[in-house]
Amino acid sequence: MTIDTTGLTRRQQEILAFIRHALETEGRPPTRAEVCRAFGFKSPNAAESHLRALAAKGAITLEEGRARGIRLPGGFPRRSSAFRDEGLPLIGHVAAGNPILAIEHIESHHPIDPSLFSPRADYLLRVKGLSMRDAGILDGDLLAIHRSETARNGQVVVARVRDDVTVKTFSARGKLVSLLPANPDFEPITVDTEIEPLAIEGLVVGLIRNGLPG
Amino acid sequence: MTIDTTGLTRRQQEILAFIRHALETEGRPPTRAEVCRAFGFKSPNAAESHLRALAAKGAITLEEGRARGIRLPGGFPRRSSAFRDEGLPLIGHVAAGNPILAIEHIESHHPIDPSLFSPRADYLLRVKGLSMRDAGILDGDLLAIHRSETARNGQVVVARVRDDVTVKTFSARGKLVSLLPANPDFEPITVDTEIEPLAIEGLVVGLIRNGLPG
DNA sequence: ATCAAGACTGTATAAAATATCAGTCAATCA
DNA sequence: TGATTGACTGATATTTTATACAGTCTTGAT
Repeated sequence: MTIDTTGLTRRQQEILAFIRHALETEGRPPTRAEVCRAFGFKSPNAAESHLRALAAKGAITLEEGRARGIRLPGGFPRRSSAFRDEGLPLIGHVAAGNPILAIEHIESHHPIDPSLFSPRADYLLRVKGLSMRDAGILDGDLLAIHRSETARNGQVVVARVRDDVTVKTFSARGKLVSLLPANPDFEPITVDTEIEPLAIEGLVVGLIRNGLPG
Repeated sequence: MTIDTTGLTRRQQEILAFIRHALETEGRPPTRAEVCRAFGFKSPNAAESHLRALAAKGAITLEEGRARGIRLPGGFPRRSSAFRDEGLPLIGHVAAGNPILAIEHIESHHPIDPSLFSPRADYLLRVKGLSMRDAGILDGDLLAIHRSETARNGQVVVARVRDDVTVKTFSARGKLVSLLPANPDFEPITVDTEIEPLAIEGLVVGLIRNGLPG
């Protein structure tokens, strides 16, 4: 059982992956015929209808009447010689109870040198929400995370509590742990570790933001 | 025999630049017709012969009989040669009047893929001060900058004004340009471009922070 | 002065690619 | 149980694209 973050069917995900692959290896989107060859379809309409479905779901954009008129809305994958096959995994949605680095959570890889951060980053997490706004952590930012099961007061941590994964400032007083937001609009989460489990997944060791407003 | 990239004519360089531009902005190579439209050619053969010339000189590869069958041998367009394979230069203190990318300003190189950002980053600047705090830009952050001499309202820019280089939100009303901080403790800088010069050095296209507090 | 290369116009056409119509088959959903 | 959706086959019309052929005009080198 795989996690469906996109609303795409399995086949549609395969087609989308093929489009990405074509962009990366050929430097241009595939034609309908090329999709057919790759999947063994005997009719170009098979490819056509898959593309229409993907476009209807917003996964791609189709330009009418143009050869290879397929676009990936979120920008297209680029080849990058020096950093290829290295870099950090970007973790997408994390299902309750699952280990954070499970393969099905890996959304993509980003060409970032793990040793750019100190201590070394192990993976990236995409920030949702503004609960750490005043710490300069905004919605959509990528956080570089160093795996660690322990934290000291004042460190910004990735914590798993009540079947939720959250990023907050860590603050422990005895058995009582508080996860503090950096935004007055949000409430701290307080956990009595004698009663409820609290797991530290890692420490925030850096931040990457791309595409500032404008 | 080696490829002589400098052996391209002015026109051929323009065509090549257009191909790169198309790849970056459209995600695919142009057709002959698109080249014609871009340059105002009235015959598709004008584009065809330019492409042949570029292919003969090794600047591109042509795939026979395929729509948009233009490839750049070095893969996807990358930055110009100066900093290739060395990551992005981090610009330190910028002396008044000196071009920002002068070699003496380069503090170090960071192993970051320029295409991580969109548009591509050309260099990094270290943030001093908190004047953009509410935009999530904190003291010590590295900003990824895309070189540009123009900006639109609302974009965060690197601007040179009154012998100072500063990062602010750009806002123009006619000849009057305001550089707005994102922090109520700081005052906007307003410049009448008829009287005082104002130069845009680049656009902020990303941010890197390492070593969060803790 | 002639020659070659570069930068085009203009016309034509085959091949590539898009787009549409008409179906089949299986699984899921109301 | 009928309707809808997804995943296709098969055929074909139409548009886009590549590419060939025949020229003009200019510039710089021999």
